[in-house]
Amino acid sequence: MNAEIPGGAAGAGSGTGAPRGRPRSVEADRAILTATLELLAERGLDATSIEEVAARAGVGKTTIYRRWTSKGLLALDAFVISFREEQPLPDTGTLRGDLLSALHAWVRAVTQTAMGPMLTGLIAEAQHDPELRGAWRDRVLEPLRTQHRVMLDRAIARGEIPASVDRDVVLDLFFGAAEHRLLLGHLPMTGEFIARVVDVILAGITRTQT
Amino acid sequence: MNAEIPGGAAGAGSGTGAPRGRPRSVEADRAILTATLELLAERGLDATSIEEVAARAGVGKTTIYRRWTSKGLLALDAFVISFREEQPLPDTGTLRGDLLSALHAWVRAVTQTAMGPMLTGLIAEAQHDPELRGAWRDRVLEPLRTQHRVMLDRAIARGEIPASVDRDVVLDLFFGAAEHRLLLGHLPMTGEFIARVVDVILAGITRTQT
DNA sequence: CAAATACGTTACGGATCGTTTCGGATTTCT
DNA sequence: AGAAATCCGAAACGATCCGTAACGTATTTG
Repeated sequence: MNAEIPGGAAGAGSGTGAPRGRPRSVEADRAILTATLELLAERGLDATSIEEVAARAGVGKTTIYRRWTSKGLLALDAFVISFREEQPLPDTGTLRGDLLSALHAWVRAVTQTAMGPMLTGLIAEAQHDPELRGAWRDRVLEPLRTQHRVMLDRAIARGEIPASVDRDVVLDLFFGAAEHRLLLGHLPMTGEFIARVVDVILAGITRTQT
Repeated sequence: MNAEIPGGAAGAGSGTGAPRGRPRSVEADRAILTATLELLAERGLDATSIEEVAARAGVGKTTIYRRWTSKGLLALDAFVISFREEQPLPDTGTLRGDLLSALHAWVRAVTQTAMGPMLTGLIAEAQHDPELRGAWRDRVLEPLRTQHRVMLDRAIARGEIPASVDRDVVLDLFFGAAEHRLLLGHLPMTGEFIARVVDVILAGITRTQT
């Protein structure tokens, strides 16, 4: 979540156990995130206004602004909830198997669910909202990269690829190619595309690397 | 340009030589594009309004709307003029040299000039403007890809890489990795990054490919 | 009960959108 | 010369959404 620190008292830091006045409505949180998710799926981030979210959630605008400072951060919260669980860490025993499985899962998520438009909408919004850009890195990109680094490290431990591999570059190639096609839509993300991306990268790093 | 077809008569198709009424002011075109370029460099696409462009160019809003249907298409015209000439087709004699040179030119353009924010702003805008998305593909992406395909074809002709290489996938890896870092800013685009991207891709396709 | 905080409603001023209307300028066609 | 077509800049329009503020009410702690 992205809850603001309330006015005077707050959360865990203070010695006093409970904050002072009326607590935030948990149900409002839920209603807002549900409405956001619905509207994002229906019309996309750009075409969704805070006013609409408030109306559909049955809450006042104030209640939203009290919790989130921007539309993008609200959408990010709604997105992360759905996205996290769709990107498991594969463990097939070979790097090729892991990479294929991971890329398949990503492509499936962005092409067969509402995740695709949500993802592109958030990346677009992040281009003119530095705070969202940072939050995207912290809450989506880095967790995913960390997960995939594990796959590479296991491959190094198995001796499949040399330890000298620049894992960051590999991750950029891996996600970059797919994201590129998603954002610009010049070519479809077929199974063949997935296989060839993995093939080229694998062939590129299983040889001796500087 | 993106000029609309005027009301009744028009351009080259008609047998009649000249269109009927007062011709479009060439100076207005120039002033609008110059003002757009300035504002894009100063504040970015998102923070620039058509009204501002009109004010700075010293023309009426009508005059802009008569020529361009959206802010994005106007910005694209301004962008393309500057971008095209910064991306020459290298010919160093080796694929490695060509790829390094091309990626260096791209990175230089987006990190050392106003092209970077313009590019990210346009890609962002294209996420919720299908017409701009198509125009971006036609006027920026495909010309660049075509240019780079030449480099790959020359390498095939020289026998550096097999003819079976999936050139589209190579291009997606090549641009995707760089665009990924540009859009999310998680890591800098150093010379080392450039070199390693080219190394991995080259090593990945100089081997025998399916 | 008092203090503090959250709630939903309503209203506000401001920005920008894309369109329309206006009087005037410029060009071609008859 | 005059009519018709098109463009020009200026101004105004209704609409949407922004983010904030006021209000009276609800809920919780002390």
